[in-house]
Amino acid sequence: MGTKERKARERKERRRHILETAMDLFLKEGFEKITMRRIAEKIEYSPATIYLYFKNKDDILYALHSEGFEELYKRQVDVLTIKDPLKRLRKHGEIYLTFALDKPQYYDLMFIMSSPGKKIREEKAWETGLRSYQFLRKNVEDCIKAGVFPAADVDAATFSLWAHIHGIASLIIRDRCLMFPKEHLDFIVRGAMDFMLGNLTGT
Amino acid sequence: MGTKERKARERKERRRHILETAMDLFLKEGFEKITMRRIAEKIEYSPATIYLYFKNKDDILYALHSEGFEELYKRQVDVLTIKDPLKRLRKHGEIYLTFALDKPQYYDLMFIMSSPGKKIREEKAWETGLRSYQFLRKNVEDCIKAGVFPAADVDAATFSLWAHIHGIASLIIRDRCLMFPKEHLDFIVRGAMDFMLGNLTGT
Amino acid sequence: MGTKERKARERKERRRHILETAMDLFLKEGFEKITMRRIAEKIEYSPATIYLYFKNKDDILYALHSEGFEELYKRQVDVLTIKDPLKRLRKHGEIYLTFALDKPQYYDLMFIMSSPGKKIREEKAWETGLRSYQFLRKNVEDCIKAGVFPAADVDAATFSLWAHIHGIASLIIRDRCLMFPKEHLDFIVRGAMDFMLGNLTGT
Amino acid sequence: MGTKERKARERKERRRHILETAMDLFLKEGFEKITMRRIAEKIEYSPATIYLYFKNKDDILYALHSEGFEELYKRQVDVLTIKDPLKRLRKHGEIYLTFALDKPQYYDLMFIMSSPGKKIREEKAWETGLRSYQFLRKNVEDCIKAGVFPAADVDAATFSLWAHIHGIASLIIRDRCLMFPKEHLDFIVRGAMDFMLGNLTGT
DNA sequence: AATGAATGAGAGTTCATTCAT
DNA sequence: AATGAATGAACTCTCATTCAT
Repeated sequence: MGTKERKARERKERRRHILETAMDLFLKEGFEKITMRRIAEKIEYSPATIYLYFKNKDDILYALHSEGFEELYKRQVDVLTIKDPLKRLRKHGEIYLTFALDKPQYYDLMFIMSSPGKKIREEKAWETGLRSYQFLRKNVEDCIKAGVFPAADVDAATFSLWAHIHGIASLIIRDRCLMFPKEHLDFIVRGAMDFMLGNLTGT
Repeated sequence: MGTKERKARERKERRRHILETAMDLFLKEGFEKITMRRIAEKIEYSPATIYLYFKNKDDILYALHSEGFEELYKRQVDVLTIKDPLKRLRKHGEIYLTFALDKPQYYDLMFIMSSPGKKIREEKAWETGLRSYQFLRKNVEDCIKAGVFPAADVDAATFSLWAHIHGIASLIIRDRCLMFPKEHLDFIVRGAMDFMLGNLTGT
Repeated sequence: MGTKERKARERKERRRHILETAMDLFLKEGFEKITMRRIAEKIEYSPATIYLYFKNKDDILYALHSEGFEELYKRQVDVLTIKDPLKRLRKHGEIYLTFALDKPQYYDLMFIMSSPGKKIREEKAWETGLRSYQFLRKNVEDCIKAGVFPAADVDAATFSLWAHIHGIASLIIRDRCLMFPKEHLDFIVRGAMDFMLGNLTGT
Repeated sequence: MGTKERKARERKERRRHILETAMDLFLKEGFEKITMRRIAEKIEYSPATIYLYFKNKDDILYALHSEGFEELYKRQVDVLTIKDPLKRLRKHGEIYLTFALDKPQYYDLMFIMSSPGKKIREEKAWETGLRSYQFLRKNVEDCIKAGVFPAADVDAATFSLWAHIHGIASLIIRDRCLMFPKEHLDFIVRGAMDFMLGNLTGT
């Protein structure tokens, strides 16, 4: 009769609602402000209710964490439409940075925050992360094979490129670029990306 | 009569003592272990006493923050013995990374942590930071002048180099490189630094 | 039509099922692990369902309490096969102690625990208990009549014997004998029982 | 000037106050009602304040526990004025039972309650208990040496006597004697003690 | 007959901070 | 100059229970 389905759907919606509220809190007030009480208040539930949808706080964090990696990977994959490996790599970087600046809370949780919660630390937390890494690595490999980079250890190169963009993203997200006026920052960031790839290709 | 001076001096000494204790705690046990009570215990004062020397916790954090930048700058300056700008830049990178991995808590506080305490956020917090940035920028400028870099916007280049190393440091400090075995990581990091700079020399 | 009867029977069966699950939990994990939620989980019902069969938690505890007395009495009755009153009394003691150490949770609930739940406190809770007491009392009476004990008030004697064994059982169950190594304890317990009866009979 | 001493004394008084409040709560409302919050309320302090006097809840329990044993031992020692070992033993029993019924909460904590709090479980918790046990054991030994008991293992005899009185005390304290009217109970208890010891003298 | 959803009350504990002395 | 005493506000989490469906 569909009432089962409806209930299940509603349940999922509430779960989402909690998750979104948590993320919102996180975004607006910072990590240490995500508390079960606060989430409950915002959502106008009692704290106990949240435990009907998540085992504990860790669980919420873990869910957000996973969502982030899912979203990032989904965006990464789009890059495959580009055949030329170097252009693909450039696009790759843009997509990564866009994600980071678009969803800074997610990015923070995924790549900056001192892994909050055991679950993220212990479980297959980076299986998802690795998938993204491998995907980038493959792109770098293609570049090397195509001879657009000087021969280099694939992992070193991949790490270097990742670190570069991560550096940019995390300096911005964690407010270490406030000395640059907004528009100048955009220019600098773009320039930095060109600088990196330009050097590599010798252009 | 000098008693005024003596008193002032003693006061400073006690302030230092508190700060050093806080730092020690910070370095040995991490950021979230710095609590007023804990500092007080270690120093064998009462918690209330600390407030005679520091307005609040923020104030202590801010002092630590400044110390960090002092230390970093002191290390950076050593680089000046090297005349060749590119070699100097390379050394610069090494020194920066060494500092970061040597004193990860400081580095964390200075460059990663969500600026803890209003004071750091609001005040002339980055004047000290800027000094370090300018120092690096000068080095980059020298390189460009010497023609070892392709012409590039100085700020973009500086930022790029900084971001690259910061990316490496922060990924390591915040445990996002656990998938690489320790020795492999060392190799990769070195590789990444060569990857970035190596190409600049055309070698 | 019998459907009424069938329904009633099914209801009883479900009640039993709940009770058995609660008992199981109780026996395997101890008193404080009996929570409505946990019972519900094990039985694969919802917590709310349990309230269709039991008014509240008290009610369940009370039922367990009664079961315990049922079981104890059943064991006591076995003693009747022994004709000699003193030997019967000795056996009685053994049976009681065996029950206590065999099913410590039951024993605890029945004789040690601060009567959990009003119902046990208020209702005819000890009617069942009294039956066991009377049964022992009868045995003691037979001993006195047979002259194997010095004449004594029957109730005082019964209470004395009961208290003696209860003391042994409860000291063990509540971990007040940990200073004796396991084997030594066995020896001491046996010795204590002999000491009691030996004194009485002057042997 | 004595202000130090005054402060120290006041501190001790407050500690005592907390302890007494806890015990009172325990006495009047049962063990599970001793909560930090409730103690705080009753004493008109904030919960946090209690932590200035006790490390945690365990600590309070442990303090009460120790006090109980101190008090019991103090009472036991009084028995030494009696030279005749059997009479001394009899007195010993009376003193023990009086303590138990006089301070049922303490007795409960010491000998009945499922050892609450790790500290009691782990630490030298029964060193104090053992002292009392040894003291009784010595009395029993004297009796055996004096030939007033049939030869028996000292530990078995000691345990038997202890268990007997503990049985009486704990059945009363935990409300398992409600079926006897108050006065009758007194009579029975006295009778039970005579029953146990009376026979030893052969009278 | 069964349950999904929700909750109020409460647990122990820790923190930065204040203030009278 | 120093501190003993105190606290309000948080924190995460669990429980027995109710009620509309």
